[in-house]
Amino acid sequence: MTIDPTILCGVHAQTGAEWADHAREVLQRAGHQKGAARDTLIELLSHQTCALSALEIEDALRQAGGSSRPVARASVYRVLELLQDHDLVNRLDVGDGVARYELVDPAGDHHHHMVCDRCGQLVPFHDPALEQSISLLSSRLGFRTKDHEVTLHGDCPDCQ
Amino acid sequence: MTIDPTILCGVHAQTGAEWADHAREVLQRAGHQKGAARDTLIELLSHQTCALSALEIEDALRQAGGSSRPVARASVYRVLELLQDHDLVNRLDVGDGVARYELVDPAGDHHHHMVCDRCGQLVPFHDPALEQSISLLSSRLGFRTKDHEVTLHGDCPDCQ
DNA sequence: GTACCTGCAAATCGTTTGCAGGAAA
DNA sequence: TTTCCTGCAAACGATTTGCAGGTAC
Repeated sequence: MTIDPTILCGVHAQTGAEWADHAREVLQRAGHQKGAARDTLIELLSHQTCALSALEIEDALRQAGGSSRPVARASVYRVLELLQDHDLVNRLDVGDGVARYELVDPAGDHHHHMVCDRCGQLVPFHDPALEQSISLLSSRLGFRTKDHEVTLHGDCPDCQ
Repeated sequence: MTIDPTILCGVHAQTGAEWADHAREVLQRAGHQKGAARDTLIELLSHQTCALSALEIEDALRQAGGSSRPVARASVYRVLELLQDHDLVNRLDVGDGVARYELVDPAGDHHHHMVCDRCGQLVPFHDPALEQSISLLSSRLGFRTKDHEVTLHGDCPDCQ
């Protein structure tokens, strides 16, 4: 079985930089001061192509050494919560008890995830047909649907 | 906006009883002894129409008083894990950091959930079109997809 | 100077594990 | 009597909170 390349998606370097600018602007407009932890986290997140847990973020900053100062664990969580409140990051839960965070595309694109239950690998994908099904579905429900999440569980090519 | 009744789904009393029988049989065939905690939990779960967390289950059994003996927290988790290993319950994660468990329909039907982000209400729904999209999608991926989960977030009719 | 941000440490919450006693086969 | 099941308490890991000092404005 081969992977259909049109289905995969990733964040481009350009998008990351745009996102960082957008994030800083949104926070400033909302009346927030600048802060070292906040800025360091935005910088780190903007370079990521896949979702990270709070602890992974903390480690990454601790290991980065000179390029960026470490940030206290509590601050990591606080900043992530703030970013989430402003729809700048998405919190996703793949069922292993760890919350992961990924940046929200300023252009509005969004995707879902396949999770390899053996190695934990996370693969984002995008599928217009699926989106349409969900959109149709939403219109039939009494809920006012704001958001949705689709997670596929299975074995990735490497683990099969 | 009204709710399309064909989309909603629930577990019937009959299904619950069938499930309990099925669960006990599966466990016995797998070589497990009988046990008080196990039996109490199967009984409780078979009467539930919606997903419960481990702690909710523990509380329910503690409050039930005479009809069923309380079960230690550790046992609740252990039994749930066992049931999950035998595909008798489904663990679902709606993003609030608490694992919930619901019984797997012996007939093979499965559904997904809408979550009200205000009151936490969980509403199951079933949609063939959505299932088909996911099925098509799976066939295009390098992953061997075993399972999938769709969660819609929004405001329920009561909270709008 | 005031209000907000951050780091540290301790608390909290859901979940897991070790162990000793008790029930099933 | 041997093996499995259960309860209790302690351990654990992720996340949150209280507080004191530091930083932005």
